[in-house]
Amino acid sequence: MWSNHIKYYVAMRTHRVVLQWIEEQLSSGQLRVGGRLPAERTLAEQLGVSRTSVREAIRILEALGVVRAGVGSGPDAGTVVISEPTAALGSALRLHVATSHLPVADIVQTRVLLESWAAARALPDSPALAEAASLLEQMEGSGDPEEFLALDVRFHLALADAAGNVVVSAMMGSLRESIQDYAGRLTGNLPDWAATAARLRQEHRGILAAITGHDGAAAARLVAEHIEGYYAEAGLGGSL
Amino acid sequence: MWSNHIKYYVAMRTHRVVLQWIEEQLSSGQLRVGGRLPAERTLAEQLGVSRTSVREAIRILEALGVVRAGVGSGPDAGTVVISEPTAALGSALRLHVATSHLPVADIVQTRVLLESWAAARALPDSPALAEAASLLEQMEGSGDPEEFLALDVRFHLALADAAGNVVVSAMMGSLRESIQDYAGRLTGNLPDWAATAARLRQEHRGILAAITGHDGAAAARLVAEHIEGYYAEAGLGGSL
DNA sequence: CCAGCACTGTGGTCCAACCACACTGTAGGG
DNA sequence: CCCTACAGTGTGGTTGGACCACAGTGCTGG
Repeated sequence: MWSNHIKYYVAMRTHRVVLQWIEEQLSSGQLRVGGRLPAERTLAEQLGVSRTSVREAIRILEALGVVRAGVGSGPDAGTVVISEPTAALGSALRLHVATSHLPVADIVQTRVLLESWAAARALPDSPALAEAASLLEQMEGSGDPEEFLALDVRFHLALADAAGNVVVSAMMGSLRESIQDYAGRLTGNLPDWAATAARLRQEHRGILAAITGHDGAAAARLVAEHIEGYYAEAGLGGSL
Repeated sequence: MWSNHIKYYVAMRTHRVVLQWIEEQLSSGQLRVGGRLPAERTLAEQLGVSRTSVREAIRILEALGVVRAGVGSGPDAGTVVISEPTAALGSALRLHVATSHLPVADIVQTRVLLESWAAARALPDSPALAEAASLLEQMEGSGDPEEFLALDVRFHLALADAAGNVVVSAMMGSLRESIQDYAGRLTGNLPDWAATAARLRQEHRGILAAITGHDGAAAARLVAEHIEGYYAEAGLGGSL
């Protein structure tokens, strides 16, 4: 056991020490969202490691959406604790898609799963639905595919938020983000963008109506058809 | 637009250059899982950045489960491309749980959602189910809570794998990993571990039987009850 | 024949210095 | 008296160089 104990420390790369310290500060509540980490140089001295190692740890936390580093002085400066799981999960998924080890079809399928659930569980009086309705109006006058898709993303995220499960919302957002480029390229496959956009708008209204009408089952079905229909039309078809 | 163009490059921290280069190599297929990155010093020279920046990028990719760095020589040395999304998502979720921005109740609820779906969709002739059955046998003779829980994790992961959606499997695993410590602490709340373990074993057998008996709906229901029942008994109760 | 050792190339760590940035306080002119 | 301009200070960002531990490779001497 002694050797294990030693090995435990020996095997731990230096930046892990920093990560562990910060995670413990977070768990114990000494460090909260909005709080600031000690300055890199200070932290390095406190933990008895080099600034390089501190920076590597901070880079990791930044990639995981846990902190944000800002130069200069003032309120936006320094390394401050944030909480943006979506960005972290999104870039991780995107990279793994790039390695061809996460099929796009599986991502779409998972998205259907999460969104159907969210639609079925959405609270009809959630403020997120008001935002969704507002986004629908903006989409009415949007002819540019890029702008339309951006609004579409926010609409679907609003629906997910209406279910009140932040984990589902975060995963939904990250799935969407990871295939955003992919979805954008798909618009080129569409024979008639204006017609497709019109159909999507109509389906959006139907989904929202089902939710506000307390018909969760119908909302879930409509969402699933909505997503699968789009990808089928745009060319992912066979692999669904 | 000129200023935007400039700003684009100016605002990009150096390690981002490296990340972008590597991601492009992955997307274009020049770098595949199992392949090796150029040595840090070489890459630094190629991209015209310092080795420090290269290392920061590699640290991020390591945290995201995209690469693994090994010292020394030989096949296990160097920085090699892997694909372990589960580890990445798991640590990200764990950290965000630590910041109290991801409620454990939401994680459990999401886990129920994903596992129910997987149980309903599991292919009865999947090899993963054979492993699940083998794990069940090992759990029969396991009296130690820690060992039991470790096998339990693998059992549930095997069930998820049987559905054939790697994204769902990865998310399942990461959810489980993010609350592993939490679940371990919960065993202390149980009045009678032996009785609980016996019940869990029985429920596991029921779930597996439902899947192999082509009754996906029943399997999904049993899984949901299984998970929710455990957390309810162990003390998360009210928040579910 | 092979045991042992020097060599080589890998990541791991640290240090010292410099830069860009953004706010703060002060000194100077109006 | 105000307010402009500037030096000061503390933050992260980046670099080059140095040294270490590690694990194969290949030579060298017994």
